[in-house]
Amino acid sequence: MNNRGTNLDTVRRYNLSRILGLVHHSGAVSRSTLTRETGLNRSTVAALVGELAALRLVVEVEPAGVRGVGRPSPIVCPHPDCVAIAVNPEQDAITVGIVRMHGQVVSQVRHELEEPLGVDETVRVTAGLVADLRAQLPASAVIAGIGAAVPGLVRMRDGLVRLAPHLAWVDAPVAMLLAQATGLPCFAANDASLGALAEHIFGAGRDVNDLIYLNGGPSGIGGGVIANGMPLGGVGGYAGEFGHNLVTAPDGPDQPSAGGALEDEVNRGRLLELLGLKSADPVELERALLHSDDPAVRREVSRQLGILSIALRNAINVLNPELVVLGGFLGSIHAVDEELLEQLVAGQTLAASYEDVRIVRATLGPDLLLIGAAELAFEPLIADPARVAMGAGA
Amino acid sequence: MNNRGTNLDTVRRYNLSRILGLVHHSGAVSRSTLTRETGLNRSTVAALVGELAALRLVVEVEPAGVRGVGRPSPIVCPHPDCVAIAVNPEQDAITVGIVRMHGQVVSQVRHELEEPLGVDETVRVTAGLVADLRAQLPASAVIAGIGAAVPGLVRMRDGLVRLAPHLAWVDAPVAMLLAQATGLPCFAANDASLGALAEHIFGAGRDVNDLIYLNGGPSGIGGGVIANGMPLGGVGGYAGEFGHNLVTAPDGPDQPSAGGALEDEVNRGRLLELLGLKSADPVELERALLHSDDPAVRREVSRQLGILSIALRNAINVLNPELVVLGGFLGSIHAVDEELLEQLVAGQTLAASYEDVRIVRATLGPDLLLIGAAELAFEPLIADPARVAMGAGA
DNA sequence: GTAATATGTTCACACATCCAACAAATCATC
DNA sequence: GATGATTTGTTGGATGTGTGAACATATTAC
Repeated sequence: MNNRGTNLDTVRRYNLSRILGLVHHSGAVSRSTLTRETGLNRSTVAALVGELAALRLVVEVEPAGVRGVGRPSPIVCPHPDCVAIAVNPEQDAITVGIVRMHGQVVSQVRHELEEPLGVDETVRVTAGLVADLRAQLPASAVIAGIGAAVPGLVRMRDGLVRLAPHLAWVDAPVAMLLAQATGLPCFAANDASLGALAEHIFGAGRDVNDLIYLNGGPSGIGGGVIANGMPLGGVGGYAGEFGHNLVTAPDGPDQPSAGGALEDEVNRGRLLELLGLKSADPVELERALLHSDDPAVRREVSRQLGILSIALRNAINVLNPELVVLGGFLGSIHAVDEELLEQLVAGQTLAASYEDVRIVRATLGPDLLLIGAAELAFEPLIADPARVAMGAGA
Repeated sequence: MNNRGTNLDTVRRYNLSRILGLVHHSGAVSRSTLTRETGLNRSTVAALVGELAALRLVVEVEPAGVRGVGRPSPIVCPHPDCVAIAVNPEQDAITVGIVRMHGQVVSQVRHELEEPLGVDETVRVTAGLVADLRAQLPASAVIAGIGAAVPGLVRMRDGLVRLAPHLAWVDAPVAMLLAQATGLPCFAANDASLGALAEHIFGAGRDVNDLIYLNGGPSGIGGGVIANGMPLGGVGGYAGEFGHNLVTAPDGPDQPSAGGALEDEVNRGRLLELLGLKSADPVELERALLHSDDPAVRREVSRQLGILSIALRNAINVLNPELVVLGGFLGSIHAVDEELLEQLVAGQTLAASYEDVRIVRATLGPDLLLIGAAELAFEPLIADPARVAMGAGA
């Protein structure tokens, strides 16, 4: 039944979870800090940390730097052999990585593709890559599981990909197939939702409980929402599809109104075209944008920021976030003219909602999706360390 | 410190909370059902219910109806003397009510106004009404506190009304002033957000963890969101302001695109005008709408449903709710042509998001806001029955 | 009536956290 | 460089929670 936090056993599990969660979040915490943060007794923390160490989830190391009077407290770190495997199938490549707790990507392989693969082929290739990576791990390693960041609508409950247009997948049970192929617990979710989660835990949105993440990728605009400190998935887990929202700039002197989906109006292709670029490299695009003095380019950037501000207006009114995190080329066009977007948003949102919100760009860089995907696998482990680690070990 | 669910004391408090929460939600539960639902032991439930009864929060009554073999289990009900006071200041009246747990409005007074009052006057009048109502209560009554549903942007943290245009309030500390005037703990929130909460707990959204509530009132469109089974407030608590979203119908043969805020386009005034009505009575409006065969009225209803469908499209894409609840005149125009809205939304949202969502009208009727406001006061009591009830009693 | 069933009641028990006392390791001071 | 102050680790007993088995009780089924 649903006995959560009811009996003594559950208390212990919950406390284990809290401590492992703090270690995961901080990367390295002294036992005395854990005592302070959890409010638990010194002796209790010692026992719990001992149990986590016995499960090979954390290690205690001698305090290195000197930090004040009193007996030095041992530093608790994620166990280097406790990892998750992150998978990111894309149009042009499959990336698989090994990720430690605290979002540390230890190693990764990128398997380039001529053309997007079907689900079965993708699973076959991925399973091979996973096997290669597992061979590098010590036999005693604890593998929390596999998390997949998929560019499409993913039913989080069971990791069924309902629709991934750029992979041409429909109702593809990736999580189930991956689990069969590897024997590991598998989870899948939308890539942008996982980006939001990663930025929330380790990136620009640390300690922010209400944020919107918007990512501009080659194939469109994806997004994710963190509300009340938790990922907002919705019933199916499809939440965060900002790209398909209908937005229209209000009529202006030189900007006639035109309605369309956000990702049709705010679009990387239009920028590349005006810049005369063929490459899809995000770094190159940003450099070109920042250095261009072509008025047509500036005008297009302003137009796109204008449309984006409408989408943000609506999202901010509804969600009242503390932070908007922009990733991909949205971060780039924001960087071209930071003040413009601020002003546009300020002019449209309710004063009370606006005064709390900051707009920043994503900070996690290229590892973002692997970190987010790994989070999927770590989440159940952290929620109940003792139960999961028992079944997981290698 | 943040010791939540860590030690033994917290376990008991949490279990008390769960049981009181179930009683609040169900209205009347047998002890054996509580045992099943909580997963706790019979003896534990007996002890916990006994403690709640001693705090005068619940009463145990003899099982009336016969329900099967075995020894009958006592029925646990909310204590009739445990109440919250709900306040709803509006443009034309101040309503104050006494509400029991399980959303039972016991009594209410409506104080009509010539013109909207300022904050201080409102608090003075309200305090008087509260005093009158308290006089009707037995001396032993437990008053959880006062909850206020305010038509405006309310900072939930401290119950500061940032902006209530129709009351002409700016930065009005209602909760604080009411607390001073009555000596009771006071809370305030946006009216539509509380409507969403009430519909979630007791109305159309029972057992639905992800829903959107949209209310069409005389002064505009308000809304609220429940996500992950919790009210989505955002940082400040201003979330749910769907009314100010910019929406545009896509260009169509007979419907040229026009951008505007949702509440300007979908508007009760336009309907009243076409119907030739002056009254603002919701029941009368609905009857007129349903019986009118004026093509201009039908056209306007269709137009408003079209615009509403855009707003819903965007909201559904972002929030992937299980349910959309329509209150006020939005429920009325929906009732005129249920299929149209369904079709429009179906045509615009992603298939995966659409298949989970149902659109229904609100079910709680006129008591909605009082029930929602009372919830504000009950919430802390239910979260920690022992602590709050000790300090609250009269 | 008697058996079966489900639940209330009682009390010994298990066990997670707390607490107090002591030990250990660092810093500050003379 | 020794001493005291401070902080934290360690240990073993105290506290109080939920559990579970045995018994009592009230209803239904036959």
